[in-house]
Amino acid sequence: MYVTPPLHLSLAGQTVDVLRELVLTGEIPPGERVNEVELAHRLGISRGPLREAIRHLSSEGLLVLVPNKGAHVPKADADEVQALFELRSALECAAAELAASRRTDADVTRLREVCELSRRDYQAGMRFPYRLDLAFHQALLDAARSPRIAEQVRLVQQRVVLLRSGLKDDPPHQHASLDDHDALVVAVAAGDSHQANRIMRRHLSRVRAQMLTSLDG
Amino acid sequence: MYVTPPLHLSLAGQTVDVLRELVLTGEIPPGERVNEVELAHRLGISRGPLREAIRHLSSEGLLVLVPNKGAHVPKADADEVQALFELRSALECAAAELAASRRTDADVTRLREVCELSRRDYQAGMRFPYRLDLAFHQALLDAARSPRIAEQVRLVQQRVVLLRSGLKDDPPHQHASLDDHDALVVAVAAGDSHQANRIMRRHLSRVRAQMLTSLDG
DNA sequence: ACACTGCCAACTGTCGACAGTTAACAGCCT
DNA sequence: AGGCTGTTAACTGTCGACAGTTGGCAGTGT
Repeated sequence: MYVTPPLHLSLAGQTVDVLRELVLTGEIPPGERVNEVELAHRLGISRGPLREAIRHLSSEGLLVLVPNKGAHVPKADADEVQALFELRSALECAAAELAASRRTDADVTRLREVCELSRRDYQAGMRFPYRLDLAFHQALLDAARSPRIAEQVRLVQQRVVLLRSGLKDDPPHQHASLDDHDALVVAVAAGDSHQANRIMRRHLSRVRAQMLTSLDG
Repeated sequence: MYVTPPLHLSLAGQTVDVLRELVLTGEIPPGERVNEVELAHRLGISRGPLREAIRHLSSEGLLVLVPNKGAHVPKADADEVQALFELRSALECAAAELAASRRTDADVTRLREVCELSRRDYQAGMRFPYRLDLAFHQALLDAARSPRIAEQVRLVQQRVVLLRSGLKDDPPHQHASLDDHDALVVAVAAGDSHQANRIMRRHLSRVRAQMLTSLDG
């Protein structure tokens, strides 16, 4: 008899999730400082677990610690976008390559499925295809079967979501992204790792450029 | 008038460094559990800062946290070596590529310098060229000018050092590595990013293979 | 002899309180 | 008035103590 063991039994663990959501949803906006006593009181916990959660999120890059001055949410910045996308490109291009050489039929089926859903949502005029975009990259990571790379990609994507939180969408850009995804599936299905790498690089370069322009505006 | 500000004023910050050294030098060997009260007492601090340090190192992958059972140093494992080197390769190949396209004359000079020192030490029969191996990869990272990638590479290299701590050296492998480094410098100096990427990939593949064989023995 | 049950010690998780630091304000001197 | 200085309030950093959980051991019953 199995009872699903709670993923986080500890208060600190739960607080990490709660605080992460507060940051990613913009409830604590970029630039804002985090007051430990106030937030701990608001969450109904003591400062200990909250501090651990804050430290954890700062190691994920969602918060910045300043000695004796606490934590704050980092602000978007062109240099940061550039540096972050260099990292993301390094990781996801490698993942695309591995996915092409390790994918199973089930992986390809899953990728096609996500692509189709994305396109349907896009044509139906959906405003937030982010979920499906993340789902696509997630499916690709699953196919790559490289746990440490997957772990890092998740962290980077989180930071991209944070940077993106203040920015607006760009429909033509979304259209191009859908095409990129389709092309990636073709390359992965064919087992062409070199091509998968190249397409991912182009895709991320496009996404980065779009982010940089909407950052200026 | 400037007084050098201490890099870590906080106890927790200092403890991170102390504990990291305890782990990397093998003073706390792989598999061993960390007792919070005992270690806190031994370091002359309370459990609070120590816990923060433990959490920090676990986010770097040097410790593993188990709920209600504390932290322990992870053990080497073939699957882990494989996964870690897939990550390392993704990062360092990208770094090599960026270095080739961004290097300055000063970068090339520095790389040649490190290579020469390494070869001299090797021919003199030095037993631990690790420092210089790390110095080479560091010099390459400097040339790449990608802060987020550099950050991640440092973390990965740390974990490699940990895995390596129980393993023995292999002189012929070291010789091959020196050749790889030289070849990398040539590619970087020529600005041939594609070639730099390929050589780094081959280099890391060789290092990985060597680690896997000395892991079996 | 074996399995089950209930205790017990050791440890981690959490809390509230104290100490130290920082930044802003008021007051004083020039 | 302007700038320096002492004071103070708000916050983070640290500590010791309590609560909850886990794993092992002894004891009991079959």
